[in-house]
Amino acid sequence: MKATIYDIAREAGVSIATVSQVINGKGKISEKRRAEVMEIMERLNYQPSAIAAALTGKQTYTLGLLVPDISNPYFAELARAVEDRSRQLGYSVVICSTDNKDERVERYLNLLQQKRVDGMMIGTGIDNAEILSPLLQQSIPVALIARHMPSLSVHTVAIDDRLGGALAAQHLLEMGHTRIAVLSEPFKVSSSQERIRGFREAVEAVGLSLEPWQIRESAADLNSAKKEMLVLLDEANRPTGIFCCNDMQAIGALQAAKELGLRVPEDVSIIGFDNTILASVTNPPLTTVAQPIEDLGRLAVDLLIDELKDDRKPPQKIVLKPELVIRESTGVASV
Amino acid sequence: MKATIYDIAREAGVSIATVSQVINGKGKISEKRRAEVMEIMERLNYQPSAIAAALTGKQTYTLGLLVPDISNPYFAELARAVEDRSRQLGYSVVICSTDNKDERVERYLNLLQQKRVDGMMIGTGIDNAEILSPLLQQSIPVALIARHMPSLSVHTVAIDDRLGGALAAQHLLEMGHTRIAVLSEPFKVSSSQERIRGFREAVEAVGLSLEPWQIRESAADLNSAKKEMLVLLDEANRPTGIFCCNDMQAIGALQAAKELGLRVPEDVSIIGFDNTILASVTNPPLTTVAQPIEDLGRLAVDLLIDELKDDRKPPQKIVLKPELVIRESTGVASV
DNA sequence: TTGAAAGCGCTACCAC
DNA sequence: GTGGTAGCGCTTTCAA
Repeated sequence: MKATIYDIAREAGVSIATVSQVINGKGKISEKRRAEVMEIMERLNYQPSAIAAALTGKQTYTLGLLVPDISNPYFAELARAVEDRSRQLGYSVVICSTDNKDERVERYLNLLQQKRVDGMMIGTGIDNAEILSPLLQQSIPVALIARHMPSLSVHTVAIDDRLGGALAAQHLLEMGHTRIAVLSEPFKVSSSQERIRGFREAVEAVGLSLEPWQIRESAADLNSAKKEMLVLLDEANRPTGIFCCNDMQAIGALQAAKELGLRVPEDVSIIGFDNTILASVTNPPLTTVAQPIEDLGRLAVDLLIDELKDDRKPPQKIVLKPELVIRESTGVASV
Repeated sequence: MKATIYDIAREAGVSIATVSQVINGKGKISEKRRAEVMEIMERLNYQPSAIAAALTGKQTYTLGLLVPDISNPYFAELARAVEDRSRQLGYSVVICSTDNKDERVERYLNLLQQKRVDGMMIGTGIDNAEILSPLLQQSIPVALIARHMPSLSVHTVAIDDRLGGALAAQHLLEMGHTRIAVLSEPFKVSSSQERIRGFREAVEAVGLSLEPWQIRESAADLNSAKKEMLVLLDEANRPTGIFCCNDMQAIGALQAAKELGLRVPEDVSIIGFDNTILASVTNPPLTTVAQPIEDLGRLAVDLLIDELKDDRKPPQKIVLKPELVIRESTGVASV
């Protein structure tokens, strides 16, 4: 059986209170006793039960992270940032892939509550904001990452998606593109909405317009994007400049173009979003709008932990700036 | 404050024992009572404390997953497979990125023990096998993923790395390459050792040899690989066929070749390992040895859970077969 | 069918 | 300095 605090106490001939003190470095224990007890814990390979400690009022030192899909490089990179910061601060993180399904989000949320995590970070889309309110009522710290839920009063760390969309548009416009289109993530994703809004504003600012057919909705994955892209590029009057709402979709676009015998960027320019590792390894390397992923993750953790130690701070909204990274998937408009 | 089982009991006018029964669907409770209690739990948004339940002997329904770096697509894909299977079986998973540092592994191992996870999956290299033995003594279920620790008696699900190396070599040889080289992960990584062994055997089988200079050690990341590769390709008598121990390294190799003005595969053929998402988006798409990542993750979870319910099963060793996936980064030897 | 009560391993408060 | 002890929220006999 696993050693308990009682085993240590008995072996050391002291009370469990004393053992508890040395574990937590609290109270006044003579150096001699402390050393003795430590030695015994070492020898018995004693691992104090965080479970029991948590029941007594301590934190669980565990955080939850909800993302659509941890195997997507963007979220994997985000998870790494979150994990790193959490580790530095003494927390572990439970990963939850939701596939953007509310039902899954809800189940995970309940699960994490039952496990009494100290806080949750949400980097996944949620259709019905209502499913978050139980958390807030229970005043469980929540931080949204790269998502917005204006109706809710929660911590948020996000990027300026609108600016990101504008950067993409300006770049395409500068390269002389006038027949442009957008490959969007599902419209319910607020960040995509904003990106498109910024994109549209920049486009309209130069007197062009963005008709409904120029905005195609697609799932966030490569294959869905490729499929939609094949349709988009098959138009008689096909666009020469395409803005994709994430890098994975941009790759789908790249592949679709290739499949149709179109050259990138000579025949069609493609610009992505996120600047994940993927963007630097594609053929050609992807021009993309870079998110400060590491900052996003780190700040989300910080917001959570801050709230944990210093209750009643009003929810913070942090907005970071995206940056355009020009590589080789965009070029001067050909026609 | 959060509702407890007492709150529910009081509200329903029953004992906590009864509430416990309905939560767990155990014992005999009249349909009427059960419905009443359920209704109240619902209304109070009661979330039973898994912490408290675990203290009473139940499992924590949490597993630990140690990998070198969750932001590496290979491990991200593995994590997804692990998470999916875990969810299906009612478990959550805590992600731990170790950067292949023993010190970090050890700290995480202790941490996970303190949190009383039900089992751990280890997909990270460990220099000193000894740091695992405390776990085994405490008979905590452990499963190694794509790693071997022959000295330890633990569950293992891995691929036949030797065969993988051989497949790579045979492919290069068939394309007529004779000046070949290997870009290895740190030699301490057992899977790389095996891959190289298989590679060497296949090479020697046709009367060629593999000298020390033809095997370059590098960290597993892109930039380290690129740096080593620049050296390797700068030799007067540079190799025309290169086997990299993972896709990320192969991409580093690709970039190095590009930087030196070498064409792939005309001037140099490059073959990777893993078949992550990266392999399909590079320029050119990567020929690589594919691992059945999803099976690896799923089976690791299954082994753990099996042991959990049916103690004393002897440690299983599952070995899956890799497969060569030919894309466009390899071609006929030019010289 | 339901309830009383004994823990699970630990923390924290209060005596000594 | 150190120890006794009352919980924390739940599960699980054992009685009723």
